Amino acid sequence: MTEKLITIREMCDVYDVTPRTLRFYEAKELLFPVRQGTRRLFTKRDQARLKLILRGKRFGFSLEDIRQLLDLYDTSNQNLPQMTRAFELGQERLADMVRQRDELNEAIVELEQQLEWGEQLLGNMRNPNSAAAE
Amino acid sequence: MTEKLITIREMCDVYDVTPRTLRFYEAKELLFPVRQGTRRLFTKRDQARLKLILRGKRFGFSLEDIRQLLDLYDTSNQNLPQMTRAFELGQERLADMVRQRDELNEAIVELEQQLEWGEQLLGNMRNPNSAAAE
DNA sequence: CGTTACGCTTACGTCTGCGTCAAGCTGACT
DNA sequence: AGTCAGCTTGACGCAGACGTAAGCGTAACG
Repeated sequence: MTEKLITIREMCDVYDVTPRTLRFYEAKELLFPVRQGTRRLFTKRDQARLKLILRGKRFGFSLEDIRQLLDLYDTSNQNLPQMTRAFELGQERLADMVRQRDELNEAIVELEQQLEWGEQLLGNMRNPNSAAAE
Repeated sequence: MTEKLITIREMCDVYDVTPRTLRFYEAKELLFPVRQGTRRLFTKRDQARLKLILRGKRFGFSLEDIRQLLDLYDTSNQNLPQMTRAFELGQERLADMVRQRDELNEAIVELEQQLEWGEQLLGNMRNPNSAAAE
């Protein structure tokens, strides 16, 4: 069962990143492409990891944070204390994410209100013939 | 009605930032402390702005983005084209935040599932006398 | 009145997350 | 064989967001 390996170019096209980015992630040990000669070939595992990396980034996690989290998703990890640590890390992240979501919801409501207010204000400024301040 | 002004140290203690950070924000025109001699004194307005700055940062917005947005919350702004611009910017940010929240919700669900899975796995690893793999 | 504490400015240092050459190697056409 | 695209490894560059150290002013305390 020969696994499906894809080139760096294909990776870039599919996930909309640059080669530099992929090499950088490899250097930081976030990805582990195999080699055919000197050239990189990315496995399914790399692709799954890249998806998680990109998502993590959107949430503002650092690459180093993400690297640690990735171990959690990694089935190949059979070491108990390490697994436990990753599990704890995951729980912390989860808590972070929940907190962030809640805060985000608050901020969204506030911003919506501000925008509504601002819209009215703009309306009055552009056309001052309303039932405005006496 | 003398407004309550607080020193840089008090600001730091209350909002858990360094003096360097506050000076930096002033240099970037995000805060406008008044001076007593050479020393900075922060107004209520500065404090409100700082709260928004810190929150914006937690959502991954740049200081420059935040600076623009702050005008929206700022009553003192009476300039029509500037207000309009700030309003548009606010709408974009709002869309960003909504998207971010939705994605975050997805990720939370996934991470919860992963953690559940991981918890079971850890249980089995620690105590292998279950109805596990034959 | 000395010293300790805090604040100010100026300026260079650092870390992250890549961008951007430079220089060389390969493999595939032609 | 030539050459051209595409890959490789360095190595340096850069913007954002501060950290940190140097050198100075000042205010309060014992």
